[in-house]
Amino acid sequence: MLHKYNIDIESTLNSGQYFLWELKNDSWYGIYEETILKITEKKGRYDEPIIYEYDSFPEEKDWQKTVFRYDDDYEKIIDEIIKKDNIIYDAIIKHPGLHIMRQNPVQCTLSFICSSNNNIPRIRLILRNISKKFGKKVLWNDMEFYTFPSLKELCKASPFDLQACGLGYRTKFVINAVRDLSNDKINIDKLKEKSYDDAKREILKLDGIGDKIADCILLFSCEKLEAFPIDTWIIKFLNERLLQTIQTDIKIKSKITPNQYKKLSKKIREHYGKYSGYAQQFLYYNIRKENGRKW
DNA sequence: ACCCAGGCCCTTG
DNA sequence: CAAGGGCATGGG
Repeated sequence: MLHKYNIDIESTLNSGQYFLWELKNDSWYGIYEETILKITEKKGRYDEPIIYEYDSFPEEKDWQKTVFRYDDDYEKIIDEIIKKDNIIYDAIIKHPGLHIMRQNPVQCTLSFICSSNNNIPRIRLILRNISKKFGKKVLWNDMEFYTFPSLKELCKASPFDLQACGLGYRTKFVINAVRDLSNDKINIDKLKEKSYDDAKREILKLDGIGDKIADCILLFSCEKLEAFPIDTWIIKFLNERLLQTIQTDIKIKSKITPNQYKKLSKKIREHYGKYSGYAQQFLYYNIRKENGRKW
């Protein structure tokens, strides 16, 4: 059941980690920077495991191994975190096959800058608008797609045109991030070689990025599987159930200060271990499901 | 019309 | 340190 290739596409693509995916004509299409990814379910016999067909434009052989992190030892990771407590046990049992995805670091960074104080459908909308306005049009399978713009393309974007994508007050965050990423004030591709703490210190220098968004970027695009993003849903859940489980005397309200974030993050990462990020994704997905959230 | 959203920044106490 | 207000925008 928990074999790594037995992936649950629905929960994986649709769990608030990677926003540029959409279902068209029974196939999922995703944008990975300049590449269009395609996933189609192959109908087998009812008792056979679901098989997916992977394609892309331009053609990238076996892209799914990279994007779905098939290089991780999924079974071992699940085995390790599932034993930590009965809350994570339930979360994993309910949604086996949920994977962390590996994203392009620039796309991921800009995506999560758009995520602050925002809802998921609107994050998608903004990113699609940005792609349409600044990316390249691609015709494939008689459909139109837009690539996610490169830093070079985004350097030419005016504040006015970005604002028109629906970014609101985040417009200046994007402008400043594009500037700092392209003149190498932050070399985002080097973050994966640094430790979690060093990489986090670096990414926090970007305007509009605090603890939570930094952890998302590190987890989803910089190989930091120990990163455990603490968002409003996780905080609610910490108060209701998780705080007693991880046995801490830290007291929190509905919002937490940077200092509290740091303490909580450390405590949680000690509890779930070096694959805390996987644990977070299972917990997050479950909390939202239990609350009947649409994506 | 209203409330809210995978937060962050800035100012005060 | 913690607490609180402001923020642009459109989905529900």
